[in-house]
Amino acid sequence: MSASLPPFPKHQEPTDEPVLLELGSAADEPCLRADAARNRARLLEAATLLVEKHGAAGVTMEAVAVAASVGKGTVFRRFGDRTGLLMALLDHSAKQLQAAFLSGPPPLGPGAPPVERLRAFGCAALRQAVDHLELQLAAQPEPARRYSNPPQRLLSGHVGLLLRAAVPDADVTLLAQTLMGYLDPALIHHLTKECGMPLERLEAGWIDLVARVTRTELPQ
Amino acid sequence: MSASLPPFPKHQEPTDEPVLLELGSAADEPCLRADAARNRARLLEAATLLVEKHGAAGVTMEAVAVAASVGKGTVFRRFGDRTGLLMALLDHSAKQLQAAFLSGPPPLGPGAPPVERLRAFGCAALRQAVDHLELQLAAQPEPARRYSNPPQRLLSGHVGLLLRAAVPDADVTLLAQTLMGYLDPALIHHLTKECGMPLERLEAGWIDLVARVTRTELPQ
DNA sequence: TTACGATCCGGACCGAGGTCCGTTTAAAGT
DNA sequence: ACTTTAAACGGACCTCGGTCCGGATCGTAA
Repeated sequence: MSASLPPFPKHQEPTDEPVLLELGSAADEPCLRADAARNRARLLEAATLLVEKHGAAGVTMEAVAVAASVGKGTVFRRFGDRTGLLMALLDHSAKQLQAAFLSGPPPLGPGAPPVERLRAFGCAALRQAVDHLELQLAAQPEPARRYSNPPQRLLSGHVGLLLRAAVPDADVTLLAQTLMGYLDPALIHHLTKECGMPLERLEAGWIDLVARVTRTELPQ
Repeated sequence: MSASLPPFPKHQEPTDEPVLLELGSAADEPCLRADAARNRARLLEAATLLVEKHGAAGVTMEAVAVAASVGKGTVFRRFGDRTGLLMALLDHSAKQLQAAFLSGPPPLGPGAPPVERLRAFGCAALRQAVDHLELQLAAQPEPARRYSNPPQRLLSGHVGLLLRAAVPDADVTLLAQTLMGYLDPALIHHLTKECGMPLERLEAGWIDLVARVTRTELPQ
């Protein structure tokens, strides 16, 4: 169905979000003990301060511990590892983006046709990435886990759903990962900082990419 | 020119390779002193052995040094850092792929139409990545340099050239990076090892992706 | 209030990557 | 052969991420 190119494929969003909601949005903090919660807050605050003062590279696990007047072990118990701590720092803006495309107003949120949402999503993600580029780079997990972490899966899952609606008979998973690749912080860093491309060009590139990928006429 | 969809855009390859040839293929070894060359060989041999015996994770700089009966400092002076050593281990197959698409027989090498070369390139790269997945993963530099290293630039440069021939009026650089993203070892690892996709599906995905990206009808 | 178990804390400890610098040595010049 | 010098060597040393475990603390049930 909907294999031609007229207006839009109806843009159904009945079962659009359900699968995603449980994927890591909320309810993942298991209610800490009082002292633990206090220390967590102090650690995040200390880390934030360190980022401002010495950049992401200055966020040493021990430095954070000291700055928060806390043992080093505590940092690891709370955040698992360094990338965990860094991702916690990015958590706020990440949740914000999630909320925007899961339940915010169109064109990002439900209500707009899929391709349009896709376009909006990319631009929003692009902007958010540029804003926190340094942290985002530093928070990148080791390659083997880069695609396994919950936030990443949530994003690519969402892109997958939009794609399924737009190009129903394609390998949506693969396409989604390809699109997500365009939003990789490392790539964005390379293009903007090393190649000097302006954000606008990246946005235009995304729009174009979505258009190409989304096209439904059969190849060859 | 060549903005419609007939056969192929003539597939000119006059100025096809020149820019690339100087980009890291050869002449990057500055003629070592005798002892240095000897140690380099011993180190590579030792590293290869360690990989076979304990996997990529077993390739510790000190372990390699010891196994080669060499000081630790020597390893670093020769290879810069760990990823340098690992990339040196991958160098042989990398050069092989380069040679294949730079001067090998079609469809990979010059002589075939661009899109066809593009398809062949992806499949070849895919297979090569799958073969050395573990090393390739371990050899991944820190995010900020992932797109800066010479081999990577050579590959994306080549894809860019093929794309320019296939879709002359697109932002070929961005498209090339997008396609290269599909070949990212981390992604391939995720899809094959964690999602259980067979190589064939990835290849089909690449073919499809090339077809979509390569389409030259104007969007909307 | 007391007692108790689960949770948390802290910092000593470890391994690995990376740096430094005094010493050695290959190879070009005399 | 002898000097010279730039390159290579080696391993002590530093930093930092991550682990471990004995002891302190919180929350709760009696």
